[in-house]
Amino acid sequence: MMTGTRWLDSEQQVAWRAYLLGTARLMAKLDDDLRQFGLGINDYEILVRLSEAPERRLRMAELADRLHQSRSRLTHTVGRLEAAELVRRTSCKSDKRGVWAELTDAGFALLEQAAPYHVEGVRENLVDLASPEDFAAIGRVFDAVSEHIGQR
Amino acid sequence: MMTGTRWLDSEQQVAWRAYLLGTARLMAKLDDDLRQFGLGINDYEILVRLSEAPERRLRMAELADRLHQSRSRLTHTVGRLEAAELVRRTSCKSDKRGVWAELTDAGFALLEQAAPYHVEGVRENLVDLASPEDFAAIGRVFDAVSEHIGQR
DNA sequence: GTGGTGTTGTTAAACTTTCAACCGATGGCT
DNA sequence: AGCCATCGGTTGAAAGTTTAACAACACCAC
Repeated sequence: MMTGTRWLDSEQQVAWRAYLLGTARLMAKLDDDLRQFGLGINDYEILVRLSEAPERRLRMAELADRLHQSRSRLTHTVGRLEAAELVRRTSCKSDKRGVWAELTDAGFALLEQAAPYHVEGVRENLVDLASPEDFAAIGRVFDAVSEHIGQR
Repeated sequence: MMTGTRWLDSEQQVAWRAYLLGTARLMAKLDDDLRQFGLGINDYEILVRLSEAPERRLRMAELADRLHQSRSRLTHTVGRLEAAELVRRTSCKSDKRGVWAELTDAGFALLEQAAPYHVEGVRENLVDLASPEDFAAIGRVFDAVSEHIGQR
């Protein structure tokens, strides 16, 4: 680490920065677009994960892991979503420490409204800007990144 | 928008989520690695931009734009960096509204310490995990994203 | 069963970011 | 000159996130 740092060459440098800036702009844009539904991209992802789960519910820890968030952050966020009646919390019978976060009907309905709009945004601002090969490359690389870094 | 949403096909879906999760993990990791220097990745990027600028200084607005941050956020962050004596603020002679953010010697020294470590992290957790072609693809795509979304 | 150890989820407090209002400086425009 | 829309930056409060500590429970060994 000390001797002979392998700096990025200038192409890599440029690509790295493009990624940083592009990601920042993309997330800001998607967030912005969702705000008309009273959601942030983070809230949205939570609702999506719940909507896909059996019985539309997940344990808090499981949800936190899938989103790579701290349990604490999730507790706060779900608290807000619960106040907005988009999510309901119920305690888990089989493990009394556990808590289910469950999508309400209102939550599902809102998601149905927001999803087409959001997906269109993802297409317009990312997917459709990339060739299929390039987009596949992104999938490959970030899969490897996740794999490499591992859980938490 | 209303009729016939063009949903992502399942490959695209997988790639999109890999990107979301991978990015979350990558940023968390890089952030973590920098914490030993008392910096977050955001602070680090600020110091880098300043270090590259002529006379190691930039106007606040210019810096904010390059990092895609709000001016307000930058004001707060630079305030903290200034308290840590890594950055100095001086008012701009030619435009009295303006403020220069300037890297101090201590800031530069800290950056020199942190940079090799950080770059190694970027390599290990991203660059070296991708083939050169795939990494170039990332650059291309996010360039297009930035371009498409445009400034702020 | 008892005791130790780890897990789940929440909480309070500290910290960071966002939001909206603001102020002085600037640059037209008439 | 005077007006005024805009720019550059800051401010303080509100909103959101992190950190560390904690209570309740689960699990395993004994």
